[in-house]
Amino acid sequence: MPSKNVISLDKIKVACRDCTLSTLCLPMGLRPEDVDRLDAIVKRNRPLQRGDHLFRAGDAFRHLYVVKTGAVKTFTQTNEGDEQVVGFHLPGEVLGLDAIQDGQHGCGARALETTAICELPFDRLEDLSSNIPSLQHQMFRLLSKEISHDAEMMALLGRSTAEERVASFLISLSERFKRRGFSATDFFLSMSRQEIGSYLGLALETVSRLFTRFQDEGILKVERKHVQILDLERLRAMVGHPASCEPHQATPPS
Amino acid sequence: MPSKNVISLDKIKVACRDCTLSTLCLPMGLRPEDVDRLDAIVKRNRPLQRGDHLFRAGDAFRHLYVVKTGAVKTFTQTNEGDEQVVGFHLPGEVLGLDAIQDGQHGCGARALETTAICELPFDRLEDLSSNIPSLQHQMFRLLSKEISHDAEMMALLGRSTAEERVASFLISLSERFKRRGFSATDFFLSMSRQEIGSYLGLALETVSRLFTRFQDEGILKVERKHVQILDLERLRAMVGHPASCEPHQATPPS
DNA sequence: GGCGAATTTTGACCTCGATCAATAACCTTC
DNA sequence: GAAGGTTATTGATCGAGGTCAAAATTCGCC
Repeated sequence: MPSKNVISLDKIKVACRDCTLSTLCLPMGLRPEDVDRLDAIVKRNRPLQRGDHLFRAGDAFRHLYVVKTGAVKTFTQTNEGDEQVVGFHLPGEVLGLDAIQDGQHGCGARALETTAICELPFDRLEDLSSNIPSLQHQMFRLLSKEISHDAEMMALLGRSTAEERVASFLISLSERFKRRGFSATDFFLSMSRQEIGSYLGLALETVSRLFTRFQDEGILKVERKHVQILDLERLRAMVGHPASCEPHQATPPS
Repeated sequence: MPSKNVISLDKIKVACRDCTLSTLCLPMGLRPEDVDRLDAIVKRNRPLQRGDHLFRAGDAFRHLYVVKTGAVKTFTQTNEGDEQVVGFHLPGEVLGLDAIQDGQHGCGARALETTAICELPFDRLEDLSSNIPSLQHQMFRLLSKEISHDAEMMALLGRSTAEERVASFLISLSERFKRRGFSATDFFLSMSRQEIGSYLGLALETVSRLFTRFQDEGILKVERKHVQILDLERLRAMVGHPASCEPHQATPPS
C-alpha cells in the first residue's frame, strides 16, 4: 500500500544500507531528495577495535554516531576511578544525544568489539532538519525515545532484584537484536560479566551466578559469551507480565 | 553587552514571566517577535491540588508541560501495582518529553502540592521551531539535558550506597532551587519519605534513618518536610568530589 | 478540640547480594 | 604446547539495607 508521500523501502535501504540510517529514515515519509541530502552529510570511518575510544568524557561535541556493526558501551567515571557503564549500543542505535545540551560529551564511549560507526555532523543535521520538518520530527522522536528508555532503566534499577535485572537485560537485548533482523534467541554478548554487572548495578559474580541458575532452570543455554534463550516466557514472567503501557483501570485522583 | 540579535532580558521576563518559559527563551537569542509567537501558543490552566493527575500513563500526548509553581512527580506502575517514582519536577522544569516518540505518555504525573502548570501544544511548538532555528536548537538542548540527567541518575542508582543517594538527592534539589532563585539551603520537601525512597530505590525507613543521621552529624536540620542544609561541603564529599566533567588525564586506549 | 487516618521515627531481625578468595576455563604469544 | 594474563565460575562469609512491628507525631475533618 504505497502512499504518495512515502519513499519506497527499497530506495531507503539503498541510500541507508551503508550507514544504518534507517533509524532516521525508515519510520517517516522522507522524500527521495531528502534521503539523499541526509546521506550526503554522513561520514564513514575505519572500524574501531575492542577498547578503542569513540569519544571521551569532556570531548567537544561535534557528531552524532550511529552503530553500523559491532557494539559500543558508554560509561562515566565512578568516584573510586573505575568505569561505570551507563549504556550498550547495538547496530542501528545512536550515541551522543546527551552531549547536545552543553557542547561536550558527558560520558565516554568505547567499542566492545570490532565496530563500524558512521558520524553525522550535528550542525549540518540541525540545518537539514530546519528545512525538512519530518526530519526534525524524527530527531525529536529519537531523543524522546532515549528519554523513555532511560526512565524504564531507572525504574528497573530503582526497585528490582538481581534476578529481575538480569532477566530484563536479556529481554532487552533479545528485542533489540530482533528489531535489527538478528536472532532474538541466540546471540553473543560482546560485553564482559563485569560490564553487565556495572550496567545493572550488580557485582560480576552475581551476574555469573544468575546465568548459571537460569541455565540450571532450563531458561538459558549459556556458553561463555554465547547465549541461547530457551524459555522467553519464563524470563518475561520474572520482570512482571509485560503489560506494556495500557491505560487499564485508572486510579481516581483521591 | 547587548548584541543586536539578542532580545533584552527584561523583554523576555515580561513575555515569559507568567509561564516560566525562561527555560525555552532565556539561554538564546530569540527575537522579540519570536518570543511573542511562543507566548501566544501557551495555555494557562487552573492550578492542580496535591494528588491531582496532570496526565496518566497511556494518555494521548498533546502537550509539553512547564511547572510554574509547586511540584510534580512522574511515576510508572510497578509489577506489584504500586507507584514507582521516576522523577520530581520543580518550577521551571519541563514534563512530557518522553512521550514525543510514540504519541502517548509512558508514565503518569501528579501534583505533589498546589501546582500551577502551563501547557504547550506540541504540534504548534514543532511548527514554530521549524521556522525559528534557535528555538529548534533549544528544544534539542532541552531533550538532551533530560538525557544526561537520566544518565547521571542511572549511574547513581547503579552503584551507590543509601548514604550517597540521599546526599545526592539533597544536592540536586538544592541546586535546582538555587537556579530558580529560591534558597539553596533551606527548603520544603513536598514529597513524602515514601516517594523519596521510591525515587532513590530505597525503603522509606532508610530515608528517614539517613535524615536523622545527617541531622545528628550536624549536616542537616530536618523538621518533618522542612530541611536546612548546614554543611553542603560534607554532603558533596559523600557523593565523591564533584569533579564536574573535566577531561583530566585520559586513559590510553589499551 | 478531639477522634481517626496518614506519615514519620525508631527498633529488632533477617535476607539478598557484595566481598573475599580460590579454581577453572580461555586466549594470547612465544 | 607451555607460560602468563584475562575472564568466568563457584564457594564461604558478612553487612547494608529491606521488612516487620510498634510508637510517636502530625494532619485533617467533623
